[in-house]
Amino acid sequence: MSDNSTSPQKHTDLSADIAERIRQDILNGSLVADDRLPSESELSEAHGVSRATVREALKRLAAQSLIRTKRGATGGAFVNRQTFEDAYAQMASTAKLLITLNEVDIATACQARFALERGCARLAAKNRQEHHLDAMRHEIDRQKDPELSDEDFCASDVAFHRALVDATGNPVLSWQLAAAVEGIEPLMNMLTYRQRDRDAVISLHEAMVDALEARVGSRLEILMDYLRDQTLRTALS
Amino acid sequence: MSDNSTSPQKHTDLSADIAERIRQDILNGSLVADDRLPSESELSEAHGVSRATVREALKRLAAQSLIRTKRGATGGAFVNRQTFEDAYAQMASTAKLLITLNEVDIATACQARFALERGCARLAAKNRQEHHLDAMRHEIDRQKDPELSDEDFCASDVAFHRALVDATGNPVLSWQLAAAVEGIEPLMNMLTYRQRDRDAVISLHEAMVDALEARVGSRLEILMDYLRDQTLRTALS
DNA sequence: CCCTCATAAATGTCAGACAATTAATGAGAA
DNA sequence: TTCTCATTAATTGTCTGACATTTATGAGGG
Repeated sequence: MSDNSTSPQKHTDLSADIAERIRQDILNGSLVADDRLPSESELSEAHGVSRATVREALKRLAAQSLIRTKRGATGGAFVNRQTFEDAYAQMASTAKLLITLNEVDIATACQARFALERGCARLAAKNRQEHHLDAMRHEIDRQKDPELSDEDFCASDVAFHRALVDATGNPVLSWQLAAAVEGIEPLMNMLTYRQRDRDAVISLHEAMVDALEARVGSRLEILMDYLRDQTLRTALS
Repeated sequence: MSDNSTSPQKHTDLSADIAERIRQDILNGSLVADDRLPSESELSEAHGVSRATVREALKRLAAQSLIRTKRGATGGAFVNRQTFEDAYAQMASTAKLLITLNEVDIATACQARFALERGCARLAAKNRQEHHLDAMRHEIDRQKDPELSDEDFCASDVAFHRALVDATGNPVLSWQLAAAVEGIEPLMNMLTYRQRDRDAVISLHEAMVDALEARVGSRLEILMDYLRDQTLRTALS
């Protein structure tokens, strides 16, 4: 598995090559979480490149948070356990970057966000627990503060919806959706809510919590549609 | 040169530091797509570090496909235009990694996939075009081939659902969902479909295309629920 | 037993060199 | 003039060797 010349093309970017090899070892299970990679010197010898090149490869992996490094006697590069939190952060960052760099318009972003969230409605209604309701009601209370800045209002909105998604009890859903919502946040932050808009959002939020408490997923879906339309109206005004 | 030690903490990891600085320049708009960064030598002088360190920083950014490099006289590092394809690939990779490394069970993954997809149903019904239907019918034809391996059947299934999501006409939805579906593919690949299971899936697919053609989103949602249950039965058998 | 210090192993950083690639330049021939 | 082609300069890619820094471990003395 080591020196098979699987390189189809000529030598372009050795460090990328080596990073990819190690990456595959992690993906296919040869290296599992918290395993220690060989030292940089050993890797350089094993792959027949200089230590500088190995280091560049390792930095690539570190940038994807596939590995972490520790200095000192028992140091080295270790395979990271990919946590849901990590994946969430990484996805949110990608989403944010993509949306800011490509000038996605707010209507498209909104539509995507609410469409995804809508898919969670029934599952959330089925699996929600008390503490999810508590978290959402807490955010609603914050939103009622008229002194709240638009930005903080938006942040509270994100927290509200994150709690809703968490209520599905499905971690994959949680991180996928939470990342999407957070990625869209910069766009939402550009909105200016009039008090009337806020009141509309808040009363919808309250109705949503009630629907969730009563475990009526279909009603939750309808409320989400209202909320989407309300948000779009605010965005386009 | 400008090594005024105004840094609050000890710099552990200069290359990460510099990568972050450049990253911010890209995020806040000081550097826009296709801008050329200063040469490695200039960067090393500007930040008061060696060229090796600068290179490690650049590799980190390259690993996130924030920059690309070109050799030669007019070469250098250039800010990447973040395309939807890039983001999609990155997300799919993250999703795949997360799911394989954390041993997400197939039921959870399935549930997440269908929940997300369900959210697209109505939008897809509204915005679908003829070529989406064509693509989906083409995949259905493939799925009817009894010689098809389980793996190819699964790949065709992914293509079918990707076409469905594309039918929403919303690029953000497309890449979010396509990445999720592809991330879950390794798990789905472990399923073995009996012919009876395939027949059930195929007839559901046909009904879904019909519902999409007729633009009846609510029916599409119901069919998706059936498909989810069918898939879960296959998975647990 | 505890404290201190030397040692070793590993990553982090640096400086300088050379190789490879590529666009621009300029000289020479038609 | 215009085309061709070798030269040149700029830039990334790689290698080598060295030193700095961090950290666990163990030996020695109190």
